[in-house]
Amino acid sequence: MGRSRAPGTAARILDIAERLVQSRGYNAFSYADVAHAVGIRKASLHYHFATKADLGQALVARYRQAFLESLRSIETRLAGSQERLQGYVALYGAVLRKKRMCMCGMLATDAATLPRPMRESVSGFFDENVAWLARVLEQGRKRHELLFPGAASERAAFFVSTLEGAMLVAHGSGNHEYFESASRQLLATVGPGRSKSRRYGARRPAR
Amino acid sequence: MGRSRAPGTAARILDIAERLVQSRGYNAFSYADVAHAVGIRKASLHYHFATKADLGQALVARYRQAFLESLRSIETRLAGSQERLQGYVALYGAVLRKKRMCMCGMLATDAATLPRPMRESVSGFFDENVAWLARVLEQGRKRHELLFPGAASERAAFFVSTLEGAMLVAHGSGNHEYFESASRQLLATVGPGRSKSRRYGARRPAR
DNA sequence: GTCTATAGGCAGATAGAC
DNA sequence: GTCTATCTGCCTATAGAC
Repeated sequence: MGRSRAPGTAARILDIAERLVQSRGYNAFSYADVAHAVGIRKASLHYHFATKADLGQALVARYRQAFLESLRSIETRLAGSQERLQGYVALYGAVLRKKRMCMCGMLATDAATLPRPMRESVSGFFDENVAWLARVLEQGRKRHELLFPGAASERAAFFVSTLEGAMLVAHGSGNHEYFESASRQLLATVGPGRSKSRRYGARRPAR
Repeated sequence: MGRSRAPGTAARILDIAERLVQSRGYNAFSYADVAHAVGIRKASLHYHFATKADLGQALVARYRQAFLESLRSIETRLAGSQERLQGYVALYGAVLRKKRMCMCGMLATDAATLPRPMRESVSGFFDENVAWLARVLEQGRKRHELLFPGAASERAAFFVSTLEGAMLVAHGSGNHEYFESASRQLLATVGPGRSKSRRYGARRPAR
């Protein structure tokens, strides 16, 4: 596979650059920033990633792959449809808690200035997420663990939109309550609920 | 008021810069870009806006004010709660159709690199939107034109999150269907609906 | 693989003439 | 108000020594 040994300089570069992209955006980080944080010189970065565009592509490709692995992990660890959706939402929450945005949400605003392969990877990320969610949603509905009208793929796109947006607003305003609140309401839209009232606002104290 | 005369150079600068920020982001536009589009030299821009931060602040202040005026216009033109919410959604749709993002959604991703006054204006924008929506939602519920559980302010934040996110994903992927679909489903969450099915997927052919 | 040195360009900003 | 000229600094990227 060609992936082994210690932390590996290339991987450390990707880790640092990932953090910078997710917190500042693609156009607001430089090779100088990365080099400083990694502890090598700017020029050495070019040995690992010839151009910034190459680094960017590697970044989003790795992110996409890691996210897919997280989705598989959710299906392995959690059997219930509600739990799987909660796990999905928690993925976003964990990113936000690190004071980061979803990398592809970040790159979505930078789309007009991105090299085409990166733009296509960003689209691919969203579509993959929708596809995974649509499967979970459809299966949940069949099993009567979830209840919602319309196509599962539409509801899946709704999930992605709401979570990306809640993260965006929470990140931009510094008010994470935007995210917590939106997550709860979002999950309530597919709950096999008593239809009205209840369901979110749950929030039992962790004991 | 100090505002009169023809198009005014300052206003033209703001128009150009606004378009650039909404399509490329704060860190991806330069005084050179603006100067070229306006038809004057870079140095002349500094006469109107001493620094890029000054220009940025003016940009978001004006955007915020214009948006508030649009909200007031909706209340003047439309009496029904459903119609007002549809009008609100249409505001976002119109921006997206111009291949732009909401300015404050754009700036939300750039937050970490923004001068503090700009960041605070971005927060203020979101909060203003939530406040306006909460009023419309609460009034609609009282009048039985809308039906939804929980606090109106929570549902208002949910609206903002979903619309910003749908716009973000649609912009980043070039697939506007993300936005159309999310809008329909969002409005359906407050419809005094027959509870299940129906309501979105409406889309009667324009005749 | 990492370094020093440097190229070439663009960024935001200023001085001063007109 | 707008111009030319210029400054300083950072950007991405390359050459070539170690």
